Amino acid sequence: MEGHEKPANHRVSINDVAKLAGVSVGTVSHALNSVGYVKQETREKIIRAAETLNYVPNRAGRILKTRKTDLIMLAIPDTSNEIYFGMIEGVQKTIKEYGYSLLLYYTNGLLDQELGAVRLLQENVIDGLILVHFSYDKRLIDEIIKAGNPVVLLGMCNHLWANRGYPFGTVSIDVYQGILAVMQHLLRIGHKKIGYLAGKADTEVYGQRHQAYMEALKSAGLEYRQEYVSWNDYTEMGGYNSGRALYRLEDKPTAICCSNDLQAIGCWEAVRDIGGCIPDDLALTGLDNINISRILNITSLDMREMEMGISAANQMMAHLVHDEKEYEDVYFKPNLIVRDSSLYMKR
Amino acid sequence: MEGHEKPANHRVSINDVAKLAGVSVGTVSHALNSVGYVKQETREKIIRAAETLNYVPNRAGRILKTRKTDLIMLAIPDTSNEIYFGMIEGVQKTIKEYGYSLLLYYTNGLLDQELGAVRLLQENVIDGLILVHFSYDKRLIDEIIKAGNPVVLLGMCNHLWANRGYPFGTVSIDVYQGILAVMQHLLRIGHKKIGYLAGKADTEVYGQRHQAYMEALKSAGLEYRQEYVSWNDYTEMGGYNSGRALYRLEDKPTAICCSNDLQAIGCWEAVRDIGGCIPDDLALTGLDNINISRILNITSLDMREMEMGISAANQMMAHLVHDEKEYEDVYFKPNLIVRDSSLYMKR
DNA sequence: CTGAAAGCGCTTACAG
DNA sequence: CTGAAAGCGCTTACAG
Repeated sequence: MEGHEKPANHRVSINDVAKLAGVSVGTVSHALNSVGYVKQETREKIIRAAETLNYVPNRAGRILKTRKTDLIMLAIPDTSNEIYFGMIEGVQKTIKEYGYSLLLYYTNGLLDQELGAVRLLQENVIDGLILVHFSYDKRLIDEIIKAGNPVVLLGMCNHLWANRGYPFGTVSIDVYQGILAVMQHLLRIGHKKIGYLAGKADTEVYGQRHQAYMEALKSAGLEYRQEYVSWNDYTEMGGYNSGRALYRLEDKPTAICCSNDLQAIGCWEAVRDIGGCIPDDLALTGLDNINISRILNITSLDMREMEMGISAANQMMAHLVHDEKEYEDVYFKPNLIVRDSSLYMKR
Repeated sequence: MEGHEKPANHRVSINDVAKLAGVSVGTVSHALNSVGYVKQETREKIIRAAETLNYVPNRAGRILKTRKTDLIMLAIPDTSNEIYFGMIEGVQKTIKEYGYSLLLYYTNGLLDQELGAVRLLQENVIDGLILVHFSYDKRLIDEIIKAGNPVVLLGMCNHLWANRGYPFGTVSIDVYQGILAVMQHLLRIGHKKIGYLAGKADTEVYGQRHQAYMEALKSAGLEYRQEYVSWNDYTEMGGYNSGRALYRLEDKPTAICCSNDLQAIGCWEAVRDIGGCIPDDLALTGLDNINISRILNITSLDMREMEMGISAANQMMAHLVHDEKEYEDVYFKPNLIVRDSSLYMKR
């Protein structure tokens, strides 16, 4: 220890500065925050005193008085899904321009933890909450109503809650339209036997995607074949197993539409391991447009996550900074990104 | 609007609860926090009152009094690098067990923003700071010393600062040893012409890796060939360009060691686009062991980021919860993960 | 078992 | 231009 000791435990407060500068605390506050009039000479004396003492204001005092924390929380299900990075970045850079900082929170997609995030809003730990939620539970609405501070929900199925006059905004991406676009692309290049990796049964999100798959088949006049649809846990491993099963069918599909990219990547690996060639033996599409899809040249849907984050943050800022009172429901449409994996159909 | 109005703007405080329950605020505090003795009957009356009023305590009041925020900040350079996810998860789950929440902050690898994170510590917005830093600037040390609250630094070159008695802990990964291990592996399977994608010149982190590459060559008795070493901006695109250049040399290397995975992936794409085969035409190794490397079967170094996060968080908890006063310098050694891309050398 | 009171560190009308 | 004072919402000895 070469004398790099931490300072004594008495934190220096605004009182200490006032005493040293020989003025009142009100004047110190004015000088340091540049509000109201302070004589130049006094100001300098105060700044010198603050520097001498290494004074740093304690935020809790300010928050208690002003009721503003300058903190926005973004609550996301987990850290390992690339789809959230764009959202984080979009929110972060938007709120930063208004002097807010970002507080991240992980819900693991569980209602209890989503409620935990709302609780922090109620406790005034944060000024606003942007919540990427999986749950569509009445309790979530109830607690948000109690909070009083602004909330924006970011989700995939927000049509369920939109336009009901609830006191929160929603930003959603219309994945249903996305799956339709993917399917139309596959149909257009000539595929008639299209398999589907469906993801997790009994979830809003994957149920809706499956609906879109069915509608696309129907409006193309194709029959829905049970054996072409494989549910799994929407992971890479799930996609691997599902993909291998479909690819080994006697009468195998010529294309497989995956309800997310992780499954598509698993499927890609399965086909590679069996020795098949994409797209000659099988066309493949994903959804989410994560980095790996680009590298593996897998057709996918860009979910515009950065724009979603920016939109949510802007709505938040409208309430917090511009005193907006109404909430909006904003919809984005995914962009289809066609790549080698579904460039053509080999005849 | 179907009557889902936000409550009136008067937030209910502990005073309101006390009034409704007909007791003093001190008793309300005791009852709600389960501290000291409160008669069962009184407690119930208070809880009922709190529920009636939808009372939620305001954290700022508590923080001001207790000087504890229960918030740990993890400051990381950016959101788009997978290497940080494991750290986030490790920190998050460790501190959660002690009742702390995670606040994330982005520094963009800039000294100013790293100082910004330290500032929040000084302002008492958080109880402790875990900082993944790029800068090795004296000012950072100075401000940390001023802060008084615990700091743990997470970095690649912390040997520069370790063991000097500074008032912060460090957790590092010995990348130098990692590069040596990769090179020894390549040498062992017979490679003598080993190229190197060096990353960004003039940075501590990449300079050190380059040193390790040179030392490995030297101790194997091989000469350092300038034309086999390519510096770039350590991105996928940088790796693509550097990799293509080396692969197109008349006397091309039989293996390329990359100073991170992004470059390795870019190199993989370059070789693929030229029509080369890995590992038959070229052995390839990366560093960071990100997801894509696993999928592309690229040999890499597991940086044990989750363990690093857990270690940093544990050291933080030792100070905050167990009143530890000393700081430690912890080192991890990367794990070599050999995959197809360098499984053998074709003769 | 409960209440009265002090005080955490700020900001902000209000006087002067 | 500056000071005195109130008050934000809590917790915590200290009495009783």
